[in-house]
Amino acid sequence: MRKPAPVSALLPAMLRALAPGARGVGVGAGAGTEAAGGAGPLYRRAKRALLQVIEQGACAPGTALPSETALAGTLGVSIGTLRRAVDELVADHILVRQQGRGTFVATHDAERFLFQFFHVERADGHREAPQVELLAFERQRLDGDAAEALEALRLREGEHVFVIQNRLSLQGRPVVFDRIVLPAPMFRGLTEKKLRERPGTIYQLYQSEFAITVLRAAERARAVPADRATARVLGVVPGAAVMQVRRTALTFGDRPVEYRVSTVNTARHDYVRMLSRPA
Amino acid sequence: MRKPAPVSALLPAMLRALAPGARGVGVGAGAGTEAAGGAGPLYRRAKRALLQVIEQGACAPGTALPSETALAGTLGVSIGTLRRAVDELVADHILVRQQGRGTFVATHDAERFLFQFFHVERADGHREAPQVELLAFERQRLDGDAAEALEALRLREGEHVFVIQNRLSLQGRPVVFDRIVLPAPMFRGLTEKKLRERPGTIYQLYQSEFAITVLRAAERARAVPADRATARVLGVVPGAAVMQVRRTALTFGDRPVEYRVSTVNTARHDYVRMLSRPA
DNA sequence: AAGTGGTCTAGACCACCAT
DNA sequence: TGGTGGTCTAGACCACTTA
Repeated sequence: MRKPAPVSALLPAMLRALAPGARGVGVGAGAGTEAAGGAGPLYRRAKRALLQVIEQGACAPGTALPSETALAGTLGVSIGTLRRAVDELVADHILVRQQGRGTFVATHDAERFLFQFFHVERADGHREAPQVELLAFERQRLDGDAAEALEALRLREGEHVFVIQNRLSLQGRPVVFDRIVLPAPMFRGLTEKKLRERPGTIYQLYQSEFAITVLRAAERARAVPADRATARVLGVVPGAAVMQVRRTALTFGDRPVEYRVSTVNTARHDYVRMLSRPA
Repeated sequence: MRKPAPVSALLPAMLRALAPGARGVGVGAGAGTEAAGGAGPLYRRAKRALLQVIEQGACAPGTALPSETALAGTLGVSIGTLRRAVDELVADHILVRQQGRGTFVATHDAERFLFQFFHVERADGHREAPQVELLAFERQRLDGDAAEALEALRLREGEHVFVIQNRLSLQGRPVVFDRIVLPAPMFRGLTEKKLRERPGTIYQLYQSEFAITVLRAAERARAVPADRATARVLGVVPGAAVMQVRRTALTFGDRPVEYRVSTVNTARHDYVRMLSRPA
């Protein structure tokens, strides 16, 4: 299903440099309590080392990591400890394990997009990938009006952003109107053409073109009457009750990378979330 | 912070009865592949054994479990394996570990209620425990009109349910109108008096009075115009855009225990969720 | 058959909490 | 001081994938 993918040759060297304490530090009688080298338990330091390598793009999404035995050796920790570090990265959706094949840096396939983040379902539970239509794309300066975007992206007034407007349809009916704000410096070289021609989801585009991985998001939702512009895009009467979801997407270190306002026509569809994890 | 809490004396015996395979079965050369006794890895069988004991109420919420060493001995597995089983139960919010004190069956404190499930925040991010007002309480038969509740609770038409209506206010302003449907047989003995006099959240009441633990919930949200009744309760004009959240709460084995329709006035407040877990 | 992740064990030591 | 959970190790074997 998935290409084996090559292993970066410099990765071991980078890891060795990040190794938690030049061998045998934090093990048994660690220096004092925890004021010594890094901080916290060994498996967490190992996790941080791996994270840094991944963040810095030393291994692109989809790439296979070295085997657990090799990683443990390079980092100077036991297999059990290394596995615990990887366990957490898997729980964070940053790595993916496949028995017999290896451990891979997670990618933004359509599945993940639909399930990890918000999704819109038909009232009867039917789920489907939306058809996307680019309505507008421009580069502009953030003005005071967009106070929300400004704060969410931690930008100052006047900084350059890309603004994208999309319409998402399910079974030919418009359901979601997305207005997306991206900090221009992080997405240098983004063009309308690239947006139109992207093969997968927009988060895959962020990842493949700009090495930006969206890890998590915070959302605030409210019900509002549709304004004229929204009503036109969604094909509802002005003033109709629609759902407005404001999302800030975050990458490594909780740095904000995208601010998005989604307006959803919930006449035939629901906005769905499962709380807490399944058994 | 928390009382030590006694340990049920019969617990070890119950566990021994559930022990995954009468000692030394699934270890090295297990009988065949997995068609033998239980199913799946040993730590999962250990987890199931613990779960059954907890479900059956052998140890009430807040109770301390026997020590990990003792549990491992009783179940006939190594400490590492036992710990892995407990790890998962902790991740599921069913157990809580406290270093130096012990492992406890989780309770529904106010914290958990506010954070694990939905929450409503003021637009500026301020969070606060709501003031609850009981508007109605009755026992009735489910009729065909309530098709949603019927399906969610997997009941047949004509079965008895309790219907509760609550109004939640923040800083004196009504914000949420809850209509709650409970299967009467599961909540035998529920009275208006108990509802009014409960000290904590309603989920704490379920737990303390009826031994029902809500583990997770599925939600579907939409924007709707407020009907007259809702408008009156929330103090908005009829037809105003409000958010309607339909939630099914589940307990062990994904058995539905509550169906709830929350209508939220999102004029001053947002409905908030963090997606994916924090770093 | 060789390599990878997945499970299980057994034991040592640490950090924390109660007494 | 003694008990609890938390971390770490080292090695054995299993299940799966690929060639």
